[in-house]
Amino acid sequence: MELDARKKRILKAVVEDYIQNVEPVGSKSLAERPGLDFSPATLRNEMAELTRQGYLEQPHTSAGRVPSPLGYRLYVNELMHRHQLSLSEMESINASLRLKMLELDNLLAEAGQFLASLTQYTAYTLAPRADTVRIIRFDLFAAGADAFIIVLVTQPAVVKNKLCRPPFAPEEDTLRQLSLSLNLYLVGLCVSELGEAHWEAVAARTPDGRPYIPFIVEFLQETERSFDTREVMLSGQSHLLSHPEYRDILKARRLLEYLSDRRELSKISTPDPATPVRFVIGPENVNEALQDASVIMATYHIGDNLQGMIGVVGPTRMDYARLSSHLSYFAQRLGHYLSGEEEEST
Amino acid sequence: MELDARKKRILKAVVEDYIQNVEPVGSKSLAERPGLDFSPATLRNEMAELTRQGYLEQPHTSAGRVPSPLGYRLYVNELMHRHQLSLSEMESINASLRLKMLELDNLLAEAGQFLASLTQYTAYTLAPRADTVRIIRFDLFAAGADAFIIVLVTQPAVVKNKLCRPPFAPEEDTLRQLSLSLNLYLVGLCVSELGEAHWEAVAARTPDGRPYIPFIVEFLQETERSFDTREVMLSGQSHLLSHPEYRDILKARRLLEYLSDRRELSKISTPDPATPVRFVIGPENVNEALQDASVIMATYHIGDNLQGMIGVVGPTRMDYARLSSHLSYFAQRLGHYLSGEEEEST
DNA sequence: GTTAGCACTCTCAACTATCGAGTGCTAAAC
DNA sequence: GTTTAGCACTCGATAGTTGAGAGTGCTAAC
Repeated sequence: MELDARKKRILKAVVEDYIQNVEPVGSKSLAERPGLDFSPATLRNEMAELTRQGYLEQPHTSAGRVPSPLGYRLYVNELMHRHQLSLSEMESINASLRLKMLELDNLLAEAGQFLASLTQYTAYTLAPRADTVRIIRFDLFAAGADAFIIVLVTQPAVVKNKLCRPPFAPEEDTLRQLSLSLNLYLVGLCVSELGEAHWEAVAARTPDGRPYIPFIVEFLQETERSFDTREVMLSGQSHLLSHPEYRDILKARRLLEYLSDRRELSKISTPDPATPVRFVIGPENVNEALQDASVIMATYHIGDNLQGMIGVVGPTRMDYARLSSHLSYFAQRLGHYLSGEEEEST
Repeated sequence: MELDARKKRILKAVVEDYIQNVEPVGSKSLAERPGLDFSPATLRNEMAELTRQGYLEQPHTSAGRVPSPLGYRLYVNELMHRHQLSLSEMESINASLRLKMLELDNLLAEAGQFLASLTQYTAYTLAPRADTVRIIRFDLFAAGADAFIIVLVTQPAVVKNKLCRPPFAPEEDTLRQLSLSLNLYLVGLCVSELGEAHWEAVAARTPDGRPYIPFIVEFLQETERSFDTREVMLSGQSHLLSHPEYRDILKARRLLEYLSDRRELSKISTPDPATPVRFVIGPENVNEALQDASVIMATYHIGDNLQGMIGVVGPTRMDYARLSSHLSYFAQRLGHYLSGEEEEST
């Protein structure tokens, strides 16, 4: 059942009024909005209709109306028009990214913090998934008498490392040889593709290196695991408490607890090249802790086939229009910088 | 003015009762505590005295007593006896550390999370200060056609890296030569000791490498800066909300906001080898946001002269006895693992 | 020195009354 | 036929009242 143009205008006004004032909006105050030249009575009739159709809700009989999740959904799909970022906003986003180290972990952590302070919402960032991460280079060397360090460079620019303490004394020479073999046989492969055959090949070329291999295998496994969980960064938790809907401590705590489990966040964020900005509104979330929260997320691209995500979390009543613009621009710029593309004028 | 033994016993009982029940403790309920065989009236007299001396406070005339900051201070200094960690607690601390990568950043982040879940308080970790960090090894190599990567290993086991995009095409050969020179001249030095002379020596030995040097200098500067701020990790923010004293959202938010500024945390945490566990109680904190919060922190040691910190933050009413044991054991084990010492029986 | 008794204080929770914003419906106006 | 004014009604929020209970300090007895 399609809504006529006037109903849509009214719904839009209700959503935007509620987003701003956080109080159920009544017919009278709505009538005072510029651009809505109807009497309160007319608005009452229309709002009653919208309530019957499920786009609005009434906290109780004699209160104003509040958008329902369905109402928000219609709003983000059809009604809202993109907020235009100001030049200074764009400039500050660019500046926040430009000066950072280009290492992925750090950049994502700092990008998350910046995103949180930009939007004044709780924000998170998700590194690209591991199964598309390619090995670019290995480096092994001794560190002290009884340890050696593995450094692994992957595409995109991620460097992982580990200090290993084998039960034997590492030999500089062997490590150098082993590095060569690893680079020879493994560069260009995805971590997930590696199998027994690869290790056999490495060991065949560098027999002395055999005892080191278990450490390297374990390191790669850790690396892969870490992409599932550790690479989620959460920032701006305190912003959550600034929303009146989280005056109820218990609700706030439950949500914060949920968010602090990085696995959960990574579960709900699957990059999708087709929809650059995705909205998940209230009960559309499967998880209980998110029932009355909304998540807005955007996919960023590194190169052609690597995708990560950034997002913000807040109450169902979020400033969808502003946030979606912020997120999509931020994601786009983040992708550019991570891909190492040259700066262009925007 | 010294307190007599009985007053001390009563103060100790009040503190411990209040820590447990979070409600002003009255003479009657105190008299029911085993080990305190006085009538309520006697206790009333003593408590009135303690109040006059500033160790207890009264929220209002007809309520029980609450320890004052001074009372807590006396408690942690003299009265509390260390909580004895159970074997299973020690074992779980060891297990949480044993399986992790030995890279400092990751380990500290995960240690913080574990500490938060162990203590059920908001926890933070601080990496050792940069001015005592020594260069162990440099590694430079090309990444793609227009970029190169710097990897820096320091003592203790920290590996930093950066992807640089110079305005010229990096040459494998030059990078290899430059690596050699850097290792030759800079290994063993502290980052803060480096000066113009060192770079001149490097450039003299590797003239082709000269254009790369500004990138390396900048990288080292970033590294040093990052030790001041980025290396503070905060975890378990949601635990803060579980304390009844933060039912007031505004208070909770202010504290969380304060804590999310990593510079602030690093400012209040100066390692001190002399006092393994330090307590900062309520108004002893200079910062306003911490006026009614307490911080317990412990110093961990890497090798002989490197110190970092771990800590927990909560309301003035904290379980000081339990937390101080947890923190001191945790700090001790963390130091061991980071120093790469062999496991010993404890 | 310790304890029982007692009048007093002050918070908290429950209850009540009142207020007002907002509604839906009906009938008049456009 | 659509829009608007009028009106009785609903129901949450707010403020004021009251009683119960916990805890106190003081005094007098043990």
